Amino acid sequence: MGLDQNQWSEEEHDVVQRIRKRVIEVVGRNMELYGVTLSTGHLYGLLFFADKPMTLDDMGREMQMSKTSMSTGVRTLLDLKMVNKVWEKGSRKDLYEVEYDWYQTFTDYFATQWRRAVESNLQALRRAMKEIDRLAEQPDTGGFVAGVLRADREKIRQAESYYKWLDRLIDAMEDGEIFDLVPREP
Amino acid sequence: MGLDQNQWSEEEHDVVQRIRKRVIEVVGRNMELYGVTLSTGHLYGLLFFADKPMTLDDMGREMQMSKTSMSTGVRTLLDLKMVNKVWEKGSRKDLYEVEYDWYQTFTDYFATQWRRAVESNLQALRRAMKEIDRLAEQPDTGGFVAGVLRADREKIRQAESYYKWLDRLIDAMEDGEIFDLVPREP
DNA sequence: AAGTACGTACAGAAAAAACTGTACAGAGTA
DNA sequence: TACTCTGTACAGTTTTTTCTGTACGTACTT
Repeated sequence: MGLDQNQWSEEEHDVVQRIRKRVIEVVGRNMELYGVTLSTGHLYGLLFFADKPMTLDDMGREMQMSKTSMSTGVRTLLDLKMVNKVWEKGSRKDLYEVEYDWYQTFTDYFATQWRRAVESNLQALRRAMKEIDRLAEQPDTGGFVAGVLRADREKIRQAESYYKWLDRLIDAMEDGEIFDLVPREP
Repeated sequence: MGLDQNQWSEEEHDVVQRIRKRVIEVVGRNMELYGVTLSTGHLYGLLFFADKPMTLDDMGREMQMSKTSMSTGVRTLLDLKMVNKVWEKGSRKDLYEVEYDWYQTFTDYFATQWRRAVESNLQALRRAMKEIDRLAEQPDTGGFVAGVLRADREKIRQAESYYKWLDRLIDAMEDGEIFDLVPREP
């Protein structure tokens, strides 16, 4: 893992790698919950255990994959704020390391991904609500249609209520209030 | 939408469908956050606005897709507890409707999917921790390796701490305590 | 300014996933 | 028991996604 100096034997290296590998495997697999590829998950795991920030070439070598793939993988992880670009004088290459604060990672994920979804959904629901109201107010709307509209309206109202709640939950994640509600230490 | 009686005109039907369609579109798209396909998301949206529980054939007709796809789609949604099987005497076909309580849907999702991930990760981390400890205790472990092990150990410790917190957050979701912390009504 | 090294855009290949049609097991009906 | 109908397993096809190699723009070095 970038430690080619003979500071530890091949055997020692292998043993440590084996231990790491199993964790990487599991963590990588479960990262599909964050909507990332299995291989991007692996990349994350690799970076997690890296002894120091890695370059794209390092990653490519370790993962036995093309640098192009590393580039896109890293970008995905950067977007999710799971990985940070690191500056180090002397190296012209870009260096990356994982964000080790997983609390932060988790809350950031919500703040970005879920917020986006909530907002677009809320917008769609509100728009629909308006249209329904406009339709319902038209004098030539039959009684049956009125019933259908009432039903749709109620469904949308409930959904809106839920999204507003979710929005507040995301607020709590974003500003860290969640850690008052559910403390880091029990 | 299963309303082939002439209780409303073609035109009325179309107008309502257009409004619904836009919501379905958006909701379906954002359901990728739950790890479901776009088309499964659409299916969910369809069921959301359905005036009554639907059969697989109904869905296939509306979605213009094979019954097989509906079957797998519904099963996915059932697994996520986003859809419920409904019993209705007289009909030999299975009937499905969405779970309209979206608060429930959200918390259930966490309770099942995220819990699974947390548990498998915690297990892997603990196993790794044990192996590291065993290795570190061996007398022939060099100083350099000891340092590497110490670093890995610390990383794992932090990760464990995070997962334990997440586990408690999931607890709060599961038993509804989250609604005390972040109330449904502000 | 010329040369070198880095990251990524892009097009094509490989792999994975979604979707379909057929076939069939099992439950309900007569 | 024989018959009908429903949901799904499975194999094959289509579509989508992932991955790779090449080519190139940019930035740094000399």
